[in-house]
Amino acid sequence: MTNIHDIARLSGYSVSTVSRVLNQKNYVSAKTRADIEAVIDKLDYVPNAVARNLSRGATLTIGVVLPHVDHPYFTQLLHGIMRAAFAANYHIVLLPSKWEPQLELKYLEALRQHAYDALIFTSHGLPLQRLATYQRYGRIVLCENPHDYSLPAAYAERTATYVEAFTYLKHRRHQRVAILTSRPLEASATTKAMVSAYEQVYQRALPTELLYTGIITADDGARAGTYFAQLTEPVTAVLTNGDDIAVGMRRAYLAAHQPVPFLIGQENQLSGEVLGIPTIDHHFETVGARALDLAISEQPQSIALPAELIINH
Amino acid sequence: MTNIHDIARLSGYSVSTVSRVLNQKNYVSAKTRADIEAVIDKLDYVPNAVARNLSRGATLTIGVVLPHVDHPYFTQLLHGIMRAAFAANYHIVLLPSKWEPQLELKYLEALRQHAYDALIFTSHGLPLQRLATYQRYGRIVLCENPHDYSLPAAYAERTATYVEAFTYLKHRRHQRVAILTSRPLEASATTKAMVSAYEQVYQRALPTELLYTGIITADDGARAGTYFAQLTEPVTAVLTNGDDIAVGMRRAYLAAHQPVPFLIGQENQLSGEVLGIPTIDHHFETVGARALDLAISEQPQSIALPAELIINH
DNA sequence: GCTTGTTCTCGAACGCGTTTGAGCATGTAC
DNA sequence: GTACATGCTCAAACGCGTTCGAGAACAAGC
Repeated sequence: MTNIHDIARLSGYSVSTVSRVLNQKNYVSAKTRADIEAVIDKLDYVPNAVARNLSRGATLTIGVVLPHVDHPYFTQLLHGIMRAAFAANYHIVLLPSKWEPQLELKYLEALRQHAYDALIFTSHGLPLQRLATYQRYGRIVLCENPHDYSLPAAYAERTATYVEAFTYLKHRRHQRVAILTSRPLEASATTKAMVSAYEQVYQRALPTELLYTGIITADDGARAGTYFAQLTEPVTAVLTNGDDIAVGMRRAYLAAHQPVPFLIGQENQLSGEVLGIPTIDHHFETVGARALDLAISEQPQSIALPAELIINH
Repeated sequence: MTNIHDIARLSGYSVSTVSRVLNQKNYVSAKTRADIEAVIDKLDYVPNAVARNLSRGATLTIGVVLPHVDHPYFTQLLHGIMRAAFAANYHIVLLPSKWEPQLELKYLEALRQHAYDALIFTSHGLPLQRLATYQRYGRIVLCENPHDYSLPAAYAERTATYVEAFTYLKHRRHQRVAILTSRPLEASATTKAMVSAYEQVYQRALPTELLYTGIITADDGARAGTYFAQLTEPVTAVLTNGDDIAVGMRRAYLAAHQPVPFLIGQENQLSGEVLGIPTIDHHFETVGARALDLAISEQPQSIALPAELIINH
């Protein structure tokens, strides 16, 4: 394998000069550059990435831990992360976790061994406390509110937007409003945020039969729709956890020949747009891009980004 | 940052002995090992992964190029690759390509720079010829029949199983049989395999109106179903390109109050299983595992793996 | 002519492990 | 006692770049 020393020897210049040519640094005369580049081309030489990383003391690689890629939350985050990484000339490595602590630990150990410059956790199975202990081995960035732990984080400010959504519904005289979420109240900060926004706006507790959890796909939404459509006291509006889900719910109401309640989606998906369903866009692409910025910077910031209620597409 | 020299100095042994302890090699006395491990624990030392890679001349990392992860073909392959990689103590890096030649080239260049030991292409936008030219920089493994190019490959032998499927349909007296695929005949080896299997079994050309392409999701299947359900001369069987798709088609027929034709799915998905729809399992997990084996071995093999027609789940 | 500054280049150190070849005990066989 | 194997350890070389400090050459300013 040809290396930088070969290039130096054959071109008659020193290794450091070759290195400067390779890295487009200053203080190389035009002739020298041309001579060296000729030899590089002739030998079809490229610098070894591993040696470069070692010498440089950085891999320019960020590991992105994500449970799966079956949900717009993760795919939107990922797109944002990749966009920012590309711009900053960083590589990103996808680390599938399925929320398994063992896998997450493996990635944290890899960080400790300097396999990556930083890790971004889009979600996590391990407790935050555990993640925090690995901070001394490398940068760890979250995509959620870190609350009491001093971890850098970029995340969507959900509650304010949920309040805005419920306020909108209240102004339009919706009194019987249901909520669809993926995970149960006690397990999910997102569900908590939705319910507490409801209570803040309506100044009363959410009736238990109006919180439907376990909703992930459009079919789940249809299932929930079938349930709500047969209630004796119908709901007039539903805050769903996804445009696709809202569409599924709408389908179930239409199939049951019931008037479709006023639906609000989330994630600003195409399905909702074509049907004109209002949505909450958490701008997860931006969140992802900010998370990457944090991963490659020094500041221990926590960035809360505003979400957006979109009534008319 | 503490390194192996620190451990050597503080323990009073040489760097090479510390290295042997770290790598569980022979010829280290019990006392020496204990002494050194004590120092390692005390300083919370882990060897630097990058330095290790450089020294070893290998990264133990395989890059997996995949267009997206929205289809069971890719997710099943990926699971197989990851399982085999885990067993062989290799790391895998996901390289999203969206079939973009520019991205694929970037990954090939990274291979050239020894960022990975090998690349597995689950699919590709660049012509095979182009991929083949990068073989001299590192191992490149395909997941499809490489035909005239001498690239290592692991792939499902589709045609034989398609012949089996059509033979089964013919024995059951199905004469008007439709085919659903994702990509048009001229662009896809898979579509070609399905159509040629049909012609081989039925000894005649497939009527053009019975090949429906552009099908990817269950909704696409429903759309195709709506189309076929209103044909004056109804089809009695359909070979679809996915169980989910078959289910979507079934839904459309039921909605149109037409008798559902005999459906065969592919990929052995849960949706087909619960409805008892026959399927073709290409065993892509196994294909993925074999692809990884090829990536870490020396043999320039091409492995065709048998697919399986499953009538009764 | 002398000083100062800029451009260009080099050698050597450095980043951090693994592996090789050699040396030295100790043990066993004949 | 000699010969040879085995166990253990070390120094040095190696993998391949980047960067620092120093020095040479030359130009500009006074």
